[in-house]
Amino acid sequence: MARIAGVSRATVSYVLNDTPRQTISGATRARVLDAAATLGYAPSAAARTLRTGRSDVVLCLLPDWPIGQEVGSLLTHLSTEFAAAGLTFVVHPGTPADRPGGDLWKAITPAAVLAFTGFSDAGIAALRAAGVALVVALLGPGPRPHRELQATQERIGRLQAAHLADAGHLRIGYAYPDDARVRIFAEPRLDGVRAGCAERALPEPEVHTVAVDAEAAAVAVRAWRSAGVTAVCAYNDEVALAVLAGMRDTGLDAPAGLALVGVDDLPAARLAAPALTTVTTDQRAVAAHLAATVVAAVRGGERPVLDAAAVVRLVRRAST
Amino acid sequence: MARIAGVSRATVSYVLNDTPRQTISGATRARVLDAAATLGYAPSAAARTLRTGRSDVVLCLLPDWPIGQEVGSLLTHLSTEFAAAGLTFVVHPGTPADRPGGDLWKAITPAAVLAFTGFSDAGIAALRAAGVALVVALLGPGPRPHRELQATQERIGRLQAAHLADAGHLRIGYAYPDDARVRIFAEPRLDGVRAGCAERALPEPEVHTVAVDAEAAAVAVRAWRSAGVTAVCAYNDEVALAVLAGMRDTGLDAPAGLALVGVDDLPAARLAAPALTTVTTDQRAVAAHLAATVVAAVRGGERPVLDAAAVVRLVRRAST
DNA sequence: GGGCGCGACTGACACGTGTAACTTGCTCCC
DNA sequence: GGGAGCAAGTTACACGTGTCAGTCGCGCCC
Repeated sequence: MARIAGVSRATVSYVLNDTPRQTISGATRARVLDAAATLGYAPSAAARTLRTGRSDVVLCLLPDWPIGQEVGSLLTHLSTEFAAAGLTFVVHPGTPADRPGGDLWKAITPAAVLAFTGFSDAGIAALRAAGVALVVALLGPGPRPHRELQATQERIGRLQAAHLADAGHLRIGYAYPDDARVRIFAEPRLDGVRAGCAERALPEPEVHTVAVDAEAAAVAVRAWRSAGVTAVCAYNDEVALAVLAGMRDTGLDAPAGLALVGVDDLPAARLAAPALTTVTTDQRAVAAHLAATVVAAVRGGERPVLDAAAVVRLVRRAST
Repeated sequence: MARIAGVSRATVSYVLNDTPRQTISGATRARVLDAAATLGYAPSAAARTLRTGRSDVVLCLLPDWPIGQEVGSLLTHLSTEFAAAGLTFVVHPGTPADRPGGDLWKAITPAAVLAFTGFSDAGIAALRAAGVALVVALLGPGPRPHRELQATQERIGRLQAAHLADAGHLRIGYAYPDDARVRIFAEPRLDGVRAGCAERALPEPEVHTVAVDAEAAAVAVRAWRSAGVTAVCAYNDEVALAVLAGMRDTGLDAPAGLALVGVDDLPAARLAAPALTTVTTDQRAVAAHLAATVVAAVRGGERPVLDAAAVVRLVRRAST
């Protein structure tokens, strides 16, 4: 490559990296770029990583709970955003048990790690020490600066509660998910509902755990009804569909029997009878924010602030 | 590391890699392993990749269509399987447009690449040349050896058709998806339905494209009814739910109006009214097969054969 | 007793890159 | 005329690993 461009290897490196404080004549630069193009040359990431001690890979650790299409969409957008910034976005699914010594991070030496949860402060420090520029745990308890999505999830709950309060409901229920693995999502959402109720001087929401199952949901429905609840916020659309099925089994109809609002805007939400009111998140905007945060940390720069209210939106349908 | 174990660097390498044809005394081996453990030493993947020209990363390229939880589950299982084999499984979502020069492969130098589709034979050859041991395009036209999931998808369609034929239906419809991006899944499934019909000497299935939308589905439902169709295979559960919504709008009920069978066994399928009969795939078994295929190619060995019939299963519910 | 094989280990090189330090013309100013 | 300064490159080293070729004792056999 350096040979056929007729320059030294160092010059090639300077040209390809636009190294500052290095002066390269236009002619030489063109020759190098030409040669690279005709040879289809791409620098070896391995060598570069070895030399600099840091790769341009952004690693996203997926938790072990079932990922739906919202997360899928978020990942796709993240990939696009990072590609635009010259970073390689890569996802590692699977349980923590699969990576015994935590050697994955040492092995990949990523520039940044995004995880939904699961980092102790010690774990974060260890990653830092291993050369990772930024570690972001999106959710979970702990100091705010690194929990980028916590406020967004709370906002979702607030929006659900506010919508039902606006419709005149005075006693609100919450359908909490059965699966313990999604608690990190459920807790902030429920906190948001609580905050929304408090804001309107409504009593605390009546929380029941609802498995994705018609009979289990029917039990909760009867409990809500006898407690005077007239509207329910569901953890997500799946749980909402279960509540809907439970109401059907109980001979009730939405919104007359119970008003119902979900989260995620699944395709199935639109097709339900009645069509499900739901809260949707602008995954593209969230992805752009996360990417900007990472890029700022890796390249240096101001970290952006996410306007949680701007990325969540209510989709009104027949169930409320 | 080598210093504190009191041996040469080469010896460390031999111990840690269990290099064949190298004899290491038990005492030395123990000293090295001890030192590695107390130091928390993990070899640098970058250096290793640079030296060997091949990393232990298995890269999975996701297409740009929305990934549901079946794919999510497949990825999780793949991750576990590969971890057990000492390989690192990593997923790259996003459109091909995001990786302009195809430099991702050159940059990562993965041991193997799994993709759902999108490789021309020339592209595969290029990857081979770049040092990738195995390239698997899971679906799509082309020579069989590398289309590992094609037969499984066909089997799904066969199973749908066989189930409806067994129930006595003589005229079968097919609800084809609206989204052009999922055609690689839809085509083999439809081929399977065709084969299943032919096997039972039934006429060709009556194919209609159905958007995930109640009104669009209602049009298709009326068309099927007037053509004498009594049962419909849907591309997946989402399309099936749309058909169900279309039937509701038309005043029909399943299975009396039309029997209906979907694919994927979404949580929503169980909650629909009536509950949806569907075909589900054992993603764990598929993942194990794919992992075994890759491991065989990377380490050398016999490539396993997937019994397509064993991994798909019918879930009978009220809609048929 | 000398050569040979063998177990156990070490020395040295190569992989492809980033970058600090150095060289070489050339211009410009006192 | 000569040194300072700068543009335009080059040389050389380091990153951490895998592995080939050697080295060094030591027992064994003819």
